[in-house]
This record gives sequence, C-alpha cells and structure tokens, in this order.
Amino acid sequence: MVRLKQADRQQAMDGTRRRLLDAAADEFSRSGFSGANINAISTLAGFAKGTVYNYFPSKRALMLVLVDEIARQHFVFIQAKVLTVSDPASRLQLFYQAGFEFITTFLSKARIAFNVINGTDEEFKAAIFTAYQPMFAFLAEEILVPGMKQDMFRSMEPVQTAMLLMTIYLGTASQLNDQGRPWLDPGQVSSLILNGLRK
Amino acid sequence: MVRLKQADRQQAMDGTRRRLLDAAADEFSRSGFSGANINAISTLAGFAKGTVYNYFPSKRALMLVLVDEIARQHFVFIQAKVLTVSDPASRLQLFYQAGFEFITTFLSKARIAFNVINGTDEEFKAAIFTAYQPMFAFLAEEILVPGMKQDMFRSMEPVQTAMLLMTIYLGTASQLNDQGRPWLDPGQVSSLILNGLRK
Amino acid sequence: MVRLKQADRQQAMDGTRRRLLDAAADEFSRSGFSGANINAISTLAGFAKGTVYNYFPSKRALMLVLVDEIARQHFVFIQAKVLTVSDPASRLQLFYQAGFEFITTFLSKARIAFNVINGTDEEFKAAIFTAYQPMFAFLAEEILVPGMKQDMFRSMEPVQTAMLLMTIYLGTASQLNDQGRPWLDPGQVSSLILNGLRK
Amino acid sequence: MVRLKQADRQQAMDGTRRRLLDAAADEFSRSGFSGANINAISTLAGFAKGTVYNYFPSKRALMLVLVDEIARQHFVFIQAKVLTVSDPASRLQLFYQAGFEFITTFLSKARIAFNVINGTDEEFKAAIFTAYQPMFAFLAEEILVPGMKQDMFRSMEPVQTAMLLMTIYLGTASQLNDQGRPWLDPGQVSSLILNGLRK
DNA sequence: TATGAATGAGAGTTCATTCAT
DNA sequence: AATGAATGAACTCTCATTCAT
Repeated sequence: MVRLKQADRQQAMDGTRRRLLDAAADEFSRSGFSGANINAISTLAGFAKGTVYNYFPSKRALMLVLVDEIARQHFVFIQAKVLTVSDPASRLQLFYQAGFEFITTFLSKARIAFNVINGTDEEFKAAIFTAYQPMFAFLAEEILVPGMKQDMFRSMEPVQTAMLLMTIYLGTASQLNDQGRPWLDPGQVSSLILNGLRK
Repeated sequence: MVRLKQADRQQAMDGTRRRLLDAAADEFSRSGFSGANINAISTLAGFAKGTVYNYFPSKRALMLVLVDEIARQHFVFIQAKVLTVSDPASRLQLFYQAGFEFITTFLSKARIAFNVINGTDEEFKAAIFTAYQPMFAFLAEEILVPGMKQDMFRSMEPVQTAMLLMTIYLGTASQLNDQGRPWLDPGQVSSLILNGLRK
Repeated sequence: MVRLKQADRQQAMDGTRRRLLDAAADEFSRSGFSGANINAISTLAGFAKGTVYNYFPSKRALMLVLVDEIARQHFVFIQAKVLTVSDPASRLQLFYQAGFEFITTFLSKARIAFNVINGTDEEFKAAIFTAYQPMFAFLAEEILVPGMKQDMFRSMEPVQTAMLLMTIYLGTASQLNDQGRPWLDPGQVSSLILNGLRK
Repeated sequence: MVRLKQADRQQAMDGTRRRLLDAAADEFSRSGFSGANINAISTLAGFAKGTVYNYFPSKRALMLVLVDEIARQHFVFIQAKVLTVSDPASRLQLFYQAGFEFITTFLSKARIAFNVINGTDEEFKAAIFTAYQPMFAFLAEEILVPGMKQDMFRSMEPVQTAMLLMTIYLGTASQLNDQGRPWLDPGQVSSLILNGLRK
C-alpha cells in the first residue's frame, strides 16, 4: 500500500514537473531567458510561484534542464526519420525535412534552441552543444562518411562538415515568419547542399 | 569665435555619442539586451549614468540606433570588398570572405546582430531586417542575377536565394569559438555554396 | 481547516493592506504626492519596499484608492452626526462641527483631501470630487431644501449653494496651525453662514 | 558711458529675471513645486538651464521669491480697487469682486498661491502668510473696524474675522473649472458674507 | 552673462527567491 | 507537495545642480 501511494505521488510529481517544463518552454521562447518571468511560468502551468522551487533550485537550473531536454528530443526526432532510409543523399534530404518539421511542430522549443545558440550566455551554450554532440556524430557517421565511401560526396573532413551542415540547418531553419513557419523551404536548402556536396 | 566654440562642442558631443555607442556595443554583445546594464555602459564609456540619457531617450532607443548602425556598417564593409571584382563567382567568394572578416574585426557588433536576428524581440528584429534590405538587394542584383545571366549559376528566384545565402552566411559565421573566431572557414562555406549554385 | 487557513491569510492580507494605506496617508499628508516616498511608506508600515507593489500596482494607484477611501469616510462621519437631529439649522451647525471634528481626528487624511482639492493633478481632483458627490447631494437635499421649505433659509439654488457651503467648509477647516488644529472655530463659521442664509 | 552700459546691463538682467519668474509661475502652477522642472522653466523663458542659477540659487529660492511677489501683487491689486469706495459694505463687495478678478486675470499665479496655502511645505506656507499680512490688516482696519464703528456689522474680533473672510475668499475663489474660471460667483459669496456680518 | 554637457543621488518599479503555513 | 505574502537587491530613468567655456 505504501508502495502504491509512493508510486502515485511519484506520478503526480512527474506530472507537475512536466507541466512546469512545458510552461517554461513557452515562456522562455516568448521572452528569452532574462525576460522570462517565473510567475508567468508557474501560472501557465497552473501552480503557484513557490512550486517551481520544489522542482528546480533556480530559474537558471530550470533553463538548463529544459535546454538539455530540447536538444535530446530534437536529435531523437530527426534520427528516427532519417534512419528509415539508407541512401546517404536521401538521408540528407530527410535530415533537412525532419529538421524543418521539428521546428514547425515544436516551435517554442526550437526557438529556445536558436536563442541559446546565438545568445550570450556561455553556460547555456555549453550545455546545448554538449547535448547536440550525438547529432553531430550522427551526421558525420551515418550520412557523410557513408556518402564519401560510396563516392556520392566529395572527400571532406567529416566532423567539420557535419558542423557546417548542422549550422546551415539551424541558420536556415531558424528564420521564421510571423506565423512561426520557416522562410525557406527545406527542399530548396537540401538541394543546394546536396549539389554542393556532390562529387 | 563663437562658431569655433560651437564646432568644438559639437565635436565633443559626437565623441561622447560615439563612445557611448561603442560601449553599448560591448555591453549588449556581452550580456544581450535585457541583461545589459546602463550603468555598465556609461562607466565603460567613461561617463556617469545620466549622460546616456542626454544622448538616447532610453536603453531601447540606444539599442535601436546601434542595431541600425551595425547593419549599415556591415553592408558597407562587405559591399566595398565585393565590388573590387566583377566576376559573380569571385564576388560570392569575396562576400563570404569579407563577411567573416567583418565578424572577426567587429566581433561585438556582429554578436549583437546575431542575437537580434535569433532573439525574441520583434521590434529589434524588424529594425535589423529593414536595415539589411540593401544587403539582400545587393546579393540578388549584383551577384545572383549577373551569375544567372552569364550561365554560371542555375536559374533560381533571386530574392529567395539571396535570403538563403544571407542566412547561411549569418548562420555559419555566427558560430564563434572561445577566442571569438568562427568555427568554420569562409572558403569552405563559399566553396560548398558555389558548388551548390553552379549549373 | 483549509478554509480557516485561507480566512487567516485573508485577514493577514487585509491587515497589511490597512497598514499600508494608513502609512500612505501619513506620508502623503506630510509630503504631498510627488514628494512622498514609497520606501518611507513601506518602512512606516513595517514592510519592505516591494510589499507595496503586492497590493497596489503603482504609487498613483495607491493614492487613488486612498483618496476615494478618505472621501467616503469623511462623508460617512459627517452624515452620521448630522442625521442625529432633524432641524435644518441644527443640521448645518452639526455639519460644521462634525466637519471640524473629522479634521482634528483624522488630520493626515484631511490634509490629503485639501492638497488634492487645491493641487494640480487633474486625475486626483476628478477622483475626489466624484467621491464627494454624496456629500454635495446630502447638503442640498437634507439641509438646504428642507430649510427653504420651512422658510428658515432664503430661497437659493440648492446645488450651487451646497457647493458654496462645502467650499467654505473646506476652505476654513483646512487652515491648521502648527498643532494641526483649525485656526477658526466651527461655531464662528456656522454662525456666520446661518446668519447669511436666514430669510 | 560706463554708467550707460551698466544701466543697459541692469535692464537686460531685469528682463531676464522677469521672464524667468513668469515662466516659473507658469510651470509651478501647472505642475506644483515638486513636479516642476527647471529645464521647462528656462526653456519657456527662452534661456538655457544654467541661466536660472545666475539669478536664483536654487529651485526652492526661485519659488520663495515668486510666492512673495505673488502675495504682494495680489494685495496691491485688491487694495487699489477697494479703496475707490469708502462704504464698508461696498468695500467688502469690491474685495470679493476684485479678488475673483485677480484670479481670472492672473490664473497661474493664483493657482500657486492656493497650492502653497493648502500644500505641505511649511517654508512656503510661512512665506506666503508673512507676505499676506498686509491683506489681513487691510481687511480688519479698512473694512471690518469701520463697518463695526458705523454699526453696519455686528461686533466681532476684527483680526479673527479678517482671517475668516480671507479664508472664505481663498477657499471659494480657488475652486476653478476646466477653463480656469471660478465655480462660484463673487456676488453670491459676498452677499452671503454681508448678510452674515450685518447687525 | 549665458550656455548646456555632465553629474549622480534618488526615485519608482520588477521579480527571483524564501519560508511559514 | 503546494502555497503566495514578503523580501530587497538591482534596474531604468529623472532632474536639480555644477562648471568649463
């Protein structure tokens, strides 16, 4: 019985934490980190101000958890789509397509990632790049190296190029119009990139 | 004599304004807009807090003036280098080279531009995109259209493509390491782009 | 139990609000609105500066609440005394007597009312005159009109005369010596007025 | 020649001082003392900020000079009109008539007087009451005492009654509508007062 | 004498954080 | 675990005053 109660409590806590993180994503994406308001976050989540501090020791810690979560989710989302095909060129196309899809689907989370990457807070930047490492590795090992081995792409330093592709992805995908949709078409971008990479 | 005195005073004011703008560039680039501290700006410039308000009605107004100035300066810098050659491909290479050079030379100003472009403040974004219009037009009319006319580049919608190139430039150039130098090499980027654009 | 706790909390908040309003009355009466210091108000009330803003959105809003409260309290105080008699002449005498008593009893509140009435802030003036409407109406309907009907007062336009009496009351009652007591005697004033009004 | 130059200079200084005092009257009447802005005063007068400090050591000193001047001018204005007749009752009527006329003619100066009288600044209050002493004396000696001697007014303590009449005058005259005209009619007021004073 | 750039104390306001309940 | 009143440091902005010219 005690175990059940504990399980219930755990579940409730997870729910609270989840709602706080989601509300934080909304608020941070709308106002940036400095501009974000803890009160707005807790209200949005349906809790009182103090509750935030039962789950996260500070606004900054909340942001760090969120940033890490976003980067992981971002990678998982793209990886799943890309691995449905095996041809490197198709994978690259899917990479851009899935990436743009992630942005339109999880707009506020994507905005946070862009803000952090181009922001001034070194701690947040370090956190997001650490969390994005798997994405860099995936690009290099599962797309670029196979493509070069199969003579589809010209020979390039894979890690550096992965960084270039990722940067282009983030740069092009982060420009959103008023409706929160990217200015540019993922097909257009991947076509230019594929053309650029080809032997 | 009075005229001389007035001229001196005008010059001194220009100097003050210049120092304030430079200090603001430093502070805004280090801390972002919300995080920036007016006191820090004035101290950095060697003045008292109140002096800022003799020149700019508010922190926001100061930022807007700065953003506009940065975008103009950015364009002038690149345009001057690019127009030294006439071949579209060379112009594109020079565009990236000059762009990266601008960033390493005027690092704090470049950081501000990136922050604003990827930030959450719509007023700042609108201001910077307005100020960058000439750069978009220049890319389209002085590089892409001539390149297509000369059959060097495949046929593309020039304005949309200019936006793509500009976005790639900003995205790739904005990733700086701890020493404030770009991660990526302008030659590498322009090579990929040129390859991507070629017929 | 929860209800009790909530009731306690509500009571505590009411107490805080009350103490803030009282402290504000002190400070505003001592220094006027522009001269008043929010820090002084909170300290006087025994709270930290920020607490004021948990109860009132701004210094101005606090003043408006206070002004409204003062005018209502002023009227209720006078009305209660005046309605203990029914003869119009006695009512007028009691009006001045009660009015002067209000001032010596609630000196700082009375000072605020005088300041506002003779001050330059149009928003405050509008607020206090709105809140004093019942007092004007009371003077006209419960004292002047009955007095004229009973042929005790000469015939006059009641609203205009009510305003005159009220103005004389405020003007004479607002002159206070160093001990915060009116210069003039309410009996002296009401005697002159009654003599002036008699048929 | 030197004397002429000095005279010119003196005249110019007088002009500057005059314009500053007039501008100060405007600004103080519009915004009260704390709310008034030295910059607004100097600009209104057509000078630079610093010029004010060549004529008055501080904002407060400027106000004190102005208050004194206003009270003197107020008295001279009323006295001149009242002394055109000799009958005490007519003098009282003229007193109110001239008083109301002063207010409509020198609105901003009158507003300053009312503000000061009903304000919180003890130094200003002391200054204005000192400057109004001749007016009190005049009321007592030139209107009330003769009226009592001629059996027109009932017997009263003249100084106290002078204060009462002056207070009623200031109280009734200070209520101005949006166009800066008194709410009440001087005739109505003096009629009530005369009736109140008569034997 | 007139100027106005520079000053800096001081104001109102915000808000992350604490903690008693 | 959840609450939200209270806190007070920190911030932007104002403006009377100074002083070199």
